[in-house]
Amino acid sequence: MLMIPSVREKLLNRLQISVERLEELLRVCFIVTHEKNEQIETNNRVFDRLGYIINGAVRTYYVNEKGEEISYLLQVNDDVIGDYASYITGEKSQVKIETLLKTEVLYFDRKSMEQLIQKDVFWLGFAKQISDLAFLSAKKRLDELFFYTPEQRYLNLLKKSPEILNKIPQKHISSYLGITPQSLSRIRKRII
Amino acid sequence: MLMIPSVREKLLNRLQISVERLEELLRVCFIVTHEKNEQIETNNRVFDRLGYIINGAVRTYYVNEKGEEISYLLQVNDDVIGDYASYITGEKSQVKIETLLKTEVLYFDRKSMEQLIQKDVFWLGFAKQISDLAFLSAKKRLDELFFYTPEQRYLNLLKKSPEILNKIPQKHISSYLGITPQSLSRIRKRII
DNA sequence: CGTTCAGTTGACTAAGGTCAATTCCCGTGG
DNA sequence: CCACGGGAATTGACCTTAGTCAACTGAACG
Repeated sequence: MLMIPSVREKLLNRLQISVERLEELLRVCFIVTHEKNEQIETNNRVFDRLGYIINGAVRTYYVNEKGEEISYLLQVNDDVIGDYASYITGEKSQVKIETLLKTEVLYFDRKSMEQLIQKDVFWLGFAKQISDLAFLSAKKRLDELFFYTPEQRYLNLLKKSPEILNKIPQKHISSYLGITPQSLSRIRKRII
Repeated sequence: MLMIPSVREKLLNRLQISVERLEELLRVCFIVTHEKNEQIETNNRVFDRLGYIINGAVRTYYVNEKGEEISYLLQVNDDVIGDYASYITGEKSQVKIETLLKTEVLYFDRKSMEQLIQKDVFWLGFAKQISDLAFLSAKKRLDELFFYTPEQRYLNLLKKSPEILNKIPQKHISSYLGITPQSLSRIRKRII
């Protein structure tokens, strides 16, 4: 698979597998380059693939009954995209995913993963690791919401992922923080 | 292992494994009966076991820098207890767990699970399933916090787990909802 | 009976929501 | 190059809800 070496490095580091195993995995992966503002997943269908953002930015969002869009996740380089709940349960996903920039994504399908597992039980351990990572990132987001106020959440984001604030329109950030654009604007004014 | 048949039924249903596999698992499990208001896990140590509540009620909580207790989870019959993040990462847990009633818990240690996996790869798939369940329950709690106001969260709890409201003091429930006892008292007054 | 602690209530504050108006930014077309 | 249009962001006025601090009530228990 055509891929610049630094991406392989990052994947090795993120997935904690050997070079040989990574090559084996990449053989069943595929890269898609999405344009800016492209809808890459629509709701009401089963999400049977997971993606790794090589570079770019996307948002994962819901549309509520009033037609308002609620950004559940904002993802940038090295983040994983998809709906892991739908991936494992086979139930339809309610989220949509769209790019906020031109974005390159490395995908793999659940079917491919299952075939790998058939061939070598190593990949079952790998699948468990993926699941553990999904759990840890859900817990991280949960803790953020449970323990911090919107203002503190904004400050945490500012500290941890300043690149998100540059790349992504404020209206999506406010939604991700669980507040209105007006409130975010006032928070920003307040903390100067 | 001594256990009333209905508990076996529940476990079969919850874990989705065969009777034989369940027996194999139970051989490495152990049951502990905790008294009411017993500290069953203390913080600052690695949680290397998971428990299944046969009957009773416990709370999983943090103590913040002001010495205030914050109930992260309230668990009753059929719920799983422990700190799955600590269990998989081997990092020290910050949570404490205490019983709110006399509580019977079925435990298994990580070491036992690893031994099972050594013997038969079936248990690796089982471990992945446990991980998936942990993810799904974290996501459920996350969604609850993200999409609903405290008042709506209280109404959801009232609807979904009325038994929790009977068993557990209000101060723990308010904390679990992310609000003060006073606010919960006012919410209750408001929704009559 | 008191003591104690959970729960409620009151008065006030602070933070976020809502609705509307205004300003800013940026791209497009004259 | 400038003027305009449209969406994003900000601001203002006002409302609602949760937090805080303090007082009070009530039930459990010795």
